[in-house]
Amino acid sequence: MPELKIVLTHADAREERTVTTGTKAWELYADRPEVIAARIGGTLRDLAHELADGDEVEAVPVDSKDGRDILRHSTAHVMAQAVQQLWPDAKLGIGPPIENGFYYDFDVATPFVPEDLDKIETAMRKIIKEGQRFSRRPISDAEALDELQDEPYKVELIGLKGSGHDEAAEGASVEVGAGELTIYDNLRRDGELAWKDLCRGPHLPTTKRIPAFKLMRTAAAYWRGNEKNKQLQRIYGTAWETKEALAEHLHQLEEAEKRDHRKLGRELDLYSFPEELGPGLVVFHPKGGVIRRVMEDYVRQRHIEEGFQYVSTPHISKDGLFHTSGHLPYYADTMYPPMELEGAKYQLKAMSCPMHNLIYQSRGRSYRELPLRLFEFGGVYRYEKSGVVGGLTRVRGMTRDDSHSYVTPEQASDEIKHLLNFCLGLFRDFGLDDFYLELSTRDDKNADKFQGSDEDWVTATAVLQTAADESGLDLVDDPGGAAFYGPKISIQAKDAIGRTWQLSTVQYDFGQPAGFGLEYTASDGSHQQPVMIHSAKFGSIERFIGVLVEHYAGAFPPWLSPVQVQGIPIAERHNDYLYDVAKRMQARGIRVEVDESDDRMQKKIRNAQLQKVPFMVIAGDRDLEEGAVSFRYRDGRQDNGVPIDEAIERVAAAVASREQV
RNA sequence: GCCGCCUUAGCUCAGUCGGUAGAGCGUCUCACUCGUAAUGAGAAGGUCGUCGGUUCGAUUCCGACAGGCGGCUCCA
Repeated sequence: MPELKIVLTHADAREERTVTTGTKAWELYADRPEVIAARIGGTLRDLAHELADGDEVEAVPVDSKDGRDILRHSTAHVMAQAVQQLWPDAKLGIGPPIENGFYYDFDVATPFVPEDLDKIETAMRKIIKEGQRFSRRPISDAEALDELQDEPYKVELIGLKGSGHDEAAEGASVEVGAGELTIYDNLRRDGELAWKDLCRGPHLPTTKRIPAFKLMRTAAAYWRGNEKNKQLQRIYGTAWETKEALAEHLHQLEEAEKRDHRKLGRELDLYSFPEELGPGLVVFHPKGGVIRRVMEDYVRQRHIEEGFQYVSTPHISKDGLFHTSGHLPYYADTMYPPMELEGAKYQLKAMSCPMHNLIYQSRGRSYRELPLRLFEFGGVYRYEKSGVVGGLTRVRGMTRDDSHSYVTPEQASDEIKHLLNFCLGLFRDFGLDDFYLELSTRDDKNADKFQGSDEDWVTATAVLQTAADESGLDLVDDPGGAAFYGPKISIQAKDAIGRTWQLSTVQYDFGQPAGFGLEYTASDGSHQQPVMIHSAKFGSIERFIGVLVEHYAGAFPPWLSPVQVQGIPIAERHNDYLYDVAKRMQARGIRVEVDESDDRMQKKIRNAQLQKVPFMVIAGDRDLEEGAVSFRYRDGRQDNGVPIDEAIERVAAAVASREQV
């Protein structure tokens, strides 16, 4: 019998093996039920894939990243089959795996409602129980077009295949790969065709290999991600390698809900969103005000240390300024409509840069002044679409730590490195570590959204990329995400449910200096145009607070805590003693409150815990005698008989170091 | 802006198959002065998001609008 030599690889081990011709991948892993696919020569394949001489084969277990993607993508197929069973007229969009799950888009006459999910789940369980085999079948483009003529969206994808992939929607690459088209048939045990879908694969061997799944929610989504296209109905689901893993995932979602900054903002009395103000407009209560104040003090001081000059500009301006800056043609949709008075149109500002340009322009500038760095807390207003406003992370009225560096073209790179370093230091000080950097560039397909010449864009993008490279920073590409006036590097951080939000941003702008005719006198006496680097470290203070609240689940490090120390008298006769302690703490700048309510001390401790106050100092008769306090931490640890001076030092040290406790 | 869902006391939530409502927490008052996550008693508090329609009667059914939530598009 003819033989093949193959190599089994796992981690860094390699094992040569000889098998008979015609051996399928699954035969290598017959004793490993967790293996659901194989990586052969670097490509993911079904277990039914036939091995060839010289193949390097690696097992793909279901609990690996690739394994879960395959499991989830196969579950998406099962869901689509169930949907077409229940709604025979439903047309298929795309159905890729995503982080923690999958979705599938459908064109259906009426949107799905939550109860539909139950019906679909029931149908899916039946399909899983049937143990349908996923069977791969290569097909020519012409045959595919014929076979799928009732699936207009699939037909469209086939048509796109030749035209380059970036044309296709996000996720569509799971349908049509770079090479030949394939269809996956779902076959019942008797070989009868249950369902089929255009798909690259690979898939699970059979539907039986789906141990645990749940449909999460429905939503509408534009076909191929374009607002001008029809909205399809999307169903999101999740699938896991075991019931326990699914339960754990659902548990984590519940935990994440408890960290929601909107919920915590209410519980901790930090801020609210009064309906009377309108959507996206927030009021900070005294405790939220403390956090803001500490953040503002911090960032103002840091800007001054980094060479910025603190300035101030109004919230409103005649519209001509925003025409000069280019915002009105390019950004008009996001600006509040003008107020007309005295024959002029006044606009609320959506950004401070045009006003900083006026400060720059207020007199002649010498190259000796550059980099010239201006900074302010800019209260700006953006008319965000109603469907996107929410919480602190997307508001209509916000405060930006708006700063602008005016530099010579030669200084731009160093200034960008300086600013990136500044941003990263700030993230460190605030204890944020789950973030990544993104490079947002112009997208040729929407060239009309961006001003300036190709050369300008190439230069600006290269300066940013090089500055990041030289700082040893990795950038994730974000094509089309640039501002209209230039590319940017931003820092993206996650909220509790995994959505990413842009916080810091560093933007290279060649457009506004031209628009405003900004100049400096160079050493040779000539007049030159500066480059403007926009930057914001928090981004918006509101959004940053939202992310911080979720990051810490409301249990802020002491330096940010609205109340740093809660004084808890055991009985009323201990109040005065604690007020004395509090007075001494206040003299050290510590934010301390004494709970003089007539609650029992257990209740006072409970309340302080629920308010997530980092330190409690408790005093009763014993403490009075010793001139001490009982020092309790947020996590329940406690040291009794701590002398007052030491207690004060402990708090002061924790605040000064910005450490979490 | 688009799609779906949600809206009952300050908060969390019951409830009325159409006959105008309850609980816990919180608030206020009184008593208790207590050693590590909820002391007890009493009181106040809601035109059931708003406006319209159907109905003898609407918090309940229908519609529009507003606000919120999750997506999509967009964005700090």
